[in-house]
Amino acid sequence: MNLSTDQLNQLSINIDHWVPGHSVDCVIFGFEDQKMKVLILKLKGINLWTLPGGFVRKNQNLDEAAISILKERVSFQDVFLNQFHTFGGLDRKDLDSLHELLGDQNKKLLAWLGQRFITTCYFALLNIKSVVPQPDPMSNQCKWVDLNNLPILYADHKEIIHKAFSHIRIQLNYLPFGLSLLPEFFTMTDLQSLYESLLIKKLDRGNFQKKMLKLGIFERHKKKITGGAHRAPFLYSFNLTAYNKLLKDGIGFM
Amino acid sequence: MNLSTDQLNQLSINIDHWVPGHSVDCVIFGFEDQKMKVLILKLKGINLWTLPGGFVRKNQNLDEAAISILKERVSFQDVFLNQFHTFGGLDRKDLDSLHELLGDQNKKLLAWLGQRFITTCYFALLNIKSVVPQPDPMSNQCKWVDLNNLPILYADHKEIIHKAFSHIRIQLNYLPFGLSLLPEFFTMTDLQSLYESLLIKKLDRGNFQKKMLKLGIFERHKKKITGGAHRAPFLYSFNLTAYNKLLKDGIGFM
DNA sequence: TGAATAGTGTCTGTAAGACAGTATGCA
DNA sequence: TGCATACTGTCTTACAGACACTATTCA
Repeated sequence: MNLSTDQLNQLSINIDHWVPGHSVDCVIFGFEDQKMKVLILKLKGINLWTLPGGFVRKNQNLDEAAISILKERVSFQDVFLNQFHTFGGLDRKDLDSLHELLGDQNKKLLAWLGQRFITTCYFALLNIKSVVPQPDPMSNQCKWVDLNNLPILYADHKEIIHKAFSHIRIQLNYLPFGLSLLPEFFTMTDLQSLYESLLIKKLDRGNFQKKMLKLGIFERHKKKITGGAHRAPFLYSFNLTAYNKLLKDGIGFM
Repeated sequence: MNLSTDQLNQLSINIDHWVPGHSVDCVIFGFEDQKMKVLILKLKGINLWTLPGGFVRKNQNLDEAAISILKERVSFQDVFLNQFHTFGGLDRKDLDSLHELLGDQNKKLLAWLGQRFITTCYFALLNIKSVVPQPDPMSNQCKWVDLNNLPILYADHKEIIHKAFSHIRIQLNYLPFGLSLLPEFFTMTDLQSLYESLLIKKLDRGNFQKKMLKLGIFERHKKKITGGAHRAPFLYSFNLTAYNKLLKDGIGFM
């Protein structure tokens, strides 16, 4: 048993306030070092990672449950959040890990957490630099990992992440991912890297810049002070009004 | 009470095999008379319509539950089926209608059906001509209605239908809706009407035909024998191999 | 023959993609 | 000065959209 007695008691009290059999998981995406990242938690004392997740209070709807999770892990600020899929397979649990985590004493809790769970999943897009992730009571680490280099994850959580990413790719033209994933000021090269990560292909630098600027959704600022031995790029930010207006009908990209 | 005693008894037995608090609803789309249609059921003795839906057996995953519903209502054949959203609001029930439908005698059944339900929704695309819809035990009619002319629907079912339609529109380029919604042989005008219904805008006839044919996913057959006082159009069918290959990366339409 | 719809072609403006040339910051 | 990256422009090809012309079918 890897949780403290206090933590176990707290959980036992809470389960009476939760809807049984239904959970919510969040795939929180960020963008750093030119790569897409996902936020995951490491279960206490077990070499197994999970998605940030939680349960649904009896007086709470699903969106509110997802928002709670975001609040607790990254103190929810400027986060784009969307439901994308509900997983309801019969095999989506790992009783051995639950035993290791909770011990064998608390039968009620074990039974509750070990029941069949249907989980509704959300994806979130946020700027890594603006948050400090916090582990939950069952975990002792909470960190960003490269989407293409995931560790071993609990039950079907890896599948959930991949499904989330494919949803993002299909909805690309309707999502404010530039705004959500990049810092306020960014270079065209930053934006191009982001597009390349999502589209999984290289784009022509010149044509990318031309096309983007023609959209009329950017504001150009002073040049970046670089440390690199090369010309300093301009910094840009989004013109929110123009951006949102364009997104409504979908931005036709690439 | 509008259900027979037999039907009530049958329901009471079944609820022990179902996952409590979770249902599955299907928005089944068809295309007829140049319009998008949705299949709905009329509750017995109440002037209220519902989506085809059902519950999840304890030994069944969500996809299987959706397939069961399709099997029972339209004997599932060549149906394209996709999960699109899970609705979990606190206000998604209508106790008055349940009382009217079930009577006040069977407390256990009333309590079960009146509990908070989270419902996972699927949309289906099928060719209206190839199915004969069947009502379920709680309904006495099952018919296609115009998407833009819906009657009064149970709880949030109207919202569910609109959400389904907006999902289809966003995923347009990745869905085999031409194949699923049209009969095997169709004219370019049929296909154009379908696109216009989904895009909610008129398209130029000449340009549409040019673009479609260039995709190389059609096979042209003999001319249609029309009754109309005009030139007879060609009939087309999809070349499945080419169509599926194109769909994988998304068909860039309009 | 005329009305209605089908099939195909033409023209123009714009966008995409390949790629070249110039600019700038720093070692 | 040379290197690395940024910025901008040119050229070609392809496609979208507007629209016109011809072809059928049947009343």
